[in-house]
Amino acid sequence: MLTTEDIGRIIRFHRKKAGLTQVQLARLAGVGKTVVFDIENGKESVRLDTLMKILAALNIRIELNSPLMAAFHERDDEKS
Amino acid sequence: MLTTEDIGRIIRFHRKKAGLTQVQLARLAGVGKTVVFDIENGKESVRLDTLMKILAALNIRIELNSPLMAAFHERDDEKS
DNA sequence: ACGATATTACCGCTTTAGCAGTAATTACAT
DNA sequence: ATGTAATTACTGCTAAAGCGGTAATATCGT
Repeated sequence: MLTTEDIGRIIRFHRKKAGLTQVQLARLAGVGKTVVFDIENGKESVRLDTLMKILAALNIRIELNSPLMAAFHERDDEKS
Repeated sequence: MLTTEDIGRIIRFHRKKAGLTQVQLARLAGVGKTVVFDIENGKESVRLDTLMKILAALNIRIELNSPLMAAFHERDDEKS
């Protein structure tokens, strides 16, 4: 299971690889510096849109997975 | 890119497959019924922990992916 | 069509996330 | 060791997330 601490570590890793400080990343993502710090430290009660802005700024994509996801995507195919 | 609307659709699909109503899922996940409705309808400003409780209740796992994730996991290996 | 169940909408209320500003602490160069 | 930049910590404030309760729609089986 992916925890918020894992998410924080992943974001910090990507930020450093990108050569950004927390403040720079915050500006880039359009969020406050406080929440960048919070997320990197595994805060659970952050807002989803805030997290997604940061992930997008670092080119990290979210994926959901389960045994039912195949069936879900087949359902998408019907629409096309 | 995975949007919050996608997340909502995925959750609704899993909930129905599990034979649960929104209220039942809410109780199961330990959250309010309102937020289950909100998330299924793509609300962006939900809290991450709330979303994760619902995902856990439905056995859906979150994954983050990027070109740098391989390098990140190699870093984990050093610890073991 | 009817009744039962589920979903959606709206309501106050309480809690708190996010913010900028600032200060303190830590890390990292030279 | 000293100075510079980065991280962490704290604060007061505003906006809003989440909550249960209730009511209005919508959905579905029979």
